[in-house]
Amino acid sequence: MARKQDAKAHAPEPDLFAGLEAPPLPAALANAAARAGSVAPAHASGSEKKLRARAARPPVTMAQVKAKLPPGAELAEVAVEGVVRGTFTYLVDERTRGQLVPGARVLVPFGPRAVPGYYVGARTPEDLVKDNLDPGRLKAVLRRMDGDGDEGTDVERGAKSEERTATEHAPLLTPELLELAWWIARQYACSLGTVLAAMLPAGVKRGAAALRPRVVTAAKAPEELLAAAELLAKKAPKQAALLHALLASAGSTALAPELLAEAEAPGTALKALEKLGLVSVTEQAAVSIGDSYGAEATTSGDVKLTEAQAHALEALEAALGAGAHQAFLLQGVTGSGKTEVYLRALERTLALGKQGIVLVPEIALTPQTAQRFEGRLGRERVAVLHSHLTGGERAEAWRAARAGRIDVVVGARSALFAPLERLGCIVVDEEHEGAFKQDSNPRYHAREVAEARARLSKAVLVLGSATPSLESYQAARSGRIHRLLLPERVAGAELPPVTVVDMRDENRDTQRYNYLSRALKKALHETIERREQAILFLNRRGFATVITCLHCGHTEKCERCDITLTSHRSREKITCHYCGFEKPVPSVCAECKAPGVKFWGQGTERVEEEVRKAFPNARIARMDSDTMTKREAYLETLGAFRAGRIDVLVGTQMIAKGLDFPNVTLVGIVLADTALHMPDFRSRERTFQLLEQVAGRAGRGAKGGRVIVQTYLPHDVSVKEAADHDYEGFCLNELRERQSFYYPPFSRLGRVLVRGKDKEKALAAAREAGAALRAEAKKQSGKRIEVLGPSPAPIAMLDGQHRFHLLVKAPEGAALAEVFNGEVGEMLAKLKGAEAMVDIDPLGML
DNA sequence: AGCACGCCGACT
DNA sequence: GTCGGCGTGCTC
Repeated sequence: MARKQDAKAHAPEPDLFAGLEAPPLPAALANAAARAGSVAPAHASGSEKKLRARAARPPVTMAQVKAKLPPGAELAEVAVEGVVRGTFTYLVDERTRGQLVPGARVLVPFGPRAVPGYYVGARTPEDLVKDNLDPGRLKAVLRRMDGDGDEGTDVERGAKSEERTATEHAPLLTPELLELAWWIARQYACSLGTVLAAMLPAGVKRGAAALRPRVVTAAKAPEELLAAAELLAKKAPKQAALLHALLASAGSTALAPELLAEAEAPGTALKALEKLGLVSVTEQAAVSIGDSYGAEATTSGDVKLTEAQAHALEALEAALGAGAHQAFLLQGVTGSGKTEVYLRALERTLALGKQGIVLVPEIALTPQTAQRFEGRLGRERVAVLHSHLTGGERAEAWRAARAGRIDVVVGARSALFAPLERLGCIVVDEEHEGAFKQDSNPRYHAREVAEARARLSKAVLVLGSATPSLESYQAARSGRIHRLLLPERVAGAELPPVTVVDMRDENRDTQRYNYLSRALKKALHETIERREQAILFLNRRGFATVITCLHCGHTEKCERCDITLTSHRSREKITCHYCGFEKPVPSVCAECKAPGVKFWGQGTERVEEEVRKAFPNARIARMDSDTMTKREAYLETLGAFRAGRIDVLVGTQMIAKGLDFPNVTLVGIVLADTALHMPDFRSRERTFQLLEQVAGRAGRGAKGGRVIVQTYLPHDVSVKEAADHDYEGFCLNELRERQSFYYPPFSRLGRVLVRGKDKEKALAAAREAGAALRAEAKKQSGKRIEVLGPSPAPIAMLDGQHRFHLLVKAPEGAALAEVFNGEVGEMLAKLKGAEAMVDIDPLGML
C-alpha cells in the first residue's frame, strides 16, 4: 500500500501521462504483472526435474505469511542493479528501519553476494501472497548506501549519523527521477535496475571522496626535475616517464589519471615521486567544470536578435511563464542562431527561479559550446559535462546539482538525468542526431525520454535542428508540438551552393577509377591558393575497405563477422571494424594463393593520401577515430585548423557537426552514397541530414562558400534535395513513403535481435519469438500491430554469433511497450540456444 | 573415473 | 551481471 501512496504522491493526476506514449504503471502493479507471468511456466521444454521443482512450490497463504512474518515487519521493494528483471522483496530490520526513502541506494543480499540496489517503495504482506513468496525465504536489506546528499558516503559515516540533518537523508534519486526510471524501464522493455544504474555517474555510485580528481604539481624547479628524471631513468623508468610527462604539461600541473595514462605508469610510481619530494599530489577541492576553457562573461545585450529569433523567443517565454508542459520544434538552418534562442530561453528559466538541461550530441560538446553557455549563464551555476571529465569531476558536478548548487546542466545523453528539482526547460539541440539513442542497455532515446521528463516536471521542451527528424517534423505538422522557424542565417549569409558530381561520368571521361573528381581538385587548388580552408568528408575510416583477389574473386572477410576487412596505411594488419579481429595484410590470395590482391574501396586514409599526392605542398590533417585516440589530439587538431595551420581537413562524422570556422570556404563530400547503401528505412533521411549538416560547415564567414558532392547516385532524392537545400520537399516525399510502409513516424518500431552460436538453434529460437510476437499481436487485434521476420540480420554473423532479427510495428509507444512487457518478454528471456535483445526505436539495425 | 568447459537458470 | 549446478565430452 505504501508503495501505491508513494506513486500517487509524485504522479498525481491520472492525465499526467495522457500524451505520453507509455503510461508508467504504478510500480507495484507493473511488478505484479511481470511476476505473474514468471510464475506460470509457459512451455514444457527444459529440465523436467526443475519444472517439477518449481511447480511443487506450494502456494503461500495469508495465514502462513502472518505466522512467519515477525509482528510489525516492514517489507521493502528493491530494484537490483543490473539486468535482472523485476524487483525483489526484502525485510526491513533494525539496520535500516526508518532510513528507507524511495530512491535511496541500498545494499541487499542477492544469491551468494551482496549487490547494490534501489529502494523503490514498501510492500505489504498481501503482496507476498500475490507473488507466492514464502516469508521464510526473505532476506533483509543490509544497509543504506547513500543518505549523505552532498558528499556521497561510506559505511562508517552512515552509521554515526545521529547529528546529521534531515536533508542528508535525501535519497540519491529524486522521486521524479524514480518515476522517470519506471517509465523508461517499461517503454524500453528493460530492467529498472539498469535504468537506475544508468542514471547515476559511476563516481557517485562508488561513493566518492577518493574520486575527487588528484592534481599533480611540480615541487621543484623544472631543471631539478629534469636532472632527477635522468637519474631515475635506469632504475625507475616509470617515475622518469612521469616526470617527463609532467614537465611537458602546461604549468607543470596535471591531473593524476591523465598523467599516469600519458606515462603508462602505475599509481605507485607517482607515490614514489611524492615521497621523494619531487612532486606534490593534492586533491582538487572543488571542480569548476569549465576551468580549462576560461569562459568570459557575456550578456545578452551583446547580441541583437533577428525578427524570427525574437518571435521564437517570445513563444518560448510565454510557455515558460505559463509553467505547464509544452513542446516546441525550433527549426533553423545552420547559422540561424538557434543557440542564442536557447540561451535567452534559459536566462528566462533562471529568472523564473527554475532550472534547465541542455542536451547536445557528444560530438558538439566543444570548448566553444561550453564557453558560450558558461559565459552567458554564469560559471558557478552551470555544469558542462563534456566527455573528457574524470569520474571524480562528473561525480562532483552531479552532487553539486543534487545539492541545488547548479541550475543548468549541459551535456550529452546522460545529462538528461541531472538531479535538478525545479526543472523548467529542457533543450535538445540537434535533435535529429542518432547519438541521442543509447546503443547499450538501457537502450533509450534521449529525445523521447526528454519529452517524458519535461512532461513529468511540467517543463518546456525545445527540440532544435536545421534538419529535424521526421518524427519531430511530423509531430509539428500534426500540431502535437509547436514549430518555430528561423529561416535565415544571422548575418544574412546564404546557404552555400552545392555542385553534384556524377562519378560515373568522371570515371568514364578519365578512363580510370577516381577518388577525387576534377571539379573537386580544381576547387581544392583554388581554395589553397586563396589561403582559405577546405573540409573533405567521408564516412569511412581506414585505407581500403574491400580487399579482393583479382584471380578468384575472394574477398577478405572477418572470421567472426560477416564484414569485409579494412586495411590501414600505418598497420601491418587488416582489421574488422566491428569486432577488432586482425590478420596480416595478404600479399597473395588467402584462397587461391594467386598474387595480385586488389585493395578497393575508399576510406579517409586513402583520401588523405590522394590529397597529398595532388597537393604536395598543402598542409593536410586527418580527423577520425584512428587519429583522435588521445584526448588532446582532437582539441589540438581543431586548434591548428582554427589558427590556419592546416589547409585541408579530411575526416569522418567527427568533422561534420557543429564546427564553425569562418575561413572554410569549400566542403567536399567525397562519397555521398555510403549511408544510402545501408539496409535501413532511415538511410535516405540520414543521407539528407548528413549532406545538409556537412554543407553547413561551408561559408560561415563573410567569404561565402561552396559544396561539392561526389556520388554514384546523383538522381537519388536525398542527394538532389540536399543539393537544393530543400528540406520541406524531402520530408513530404519521405513521409509519403513512410506512411505507405507503416514506418516511423507513422508507427513505433521495436526490433528483436536473436543471436546464438549455433545457426539452426538461433533460427529456431527466432521463429519461436516470431510466433509469440504474432500471438501477442493477435491478442491486441484492436491495434495495428505488425510483425516482420525473422530474417537474417544485415550483419548475419558478428563476433562468432549468428544473428536473426524481427521487427514489430505498433501505432504508438504504449502499445509497443505492451507487446514486450507481458508474456513475450518472459518468453524472450527463456529462449534455448540463443539470446534475444529488444531494442525499441532502433537506429542502426545491423 | 576425473576433470574442464560451457550452458542454463536463479537470484527475494 | 554473476554464480553455482549440471551435463557433455575428452583424457588418463
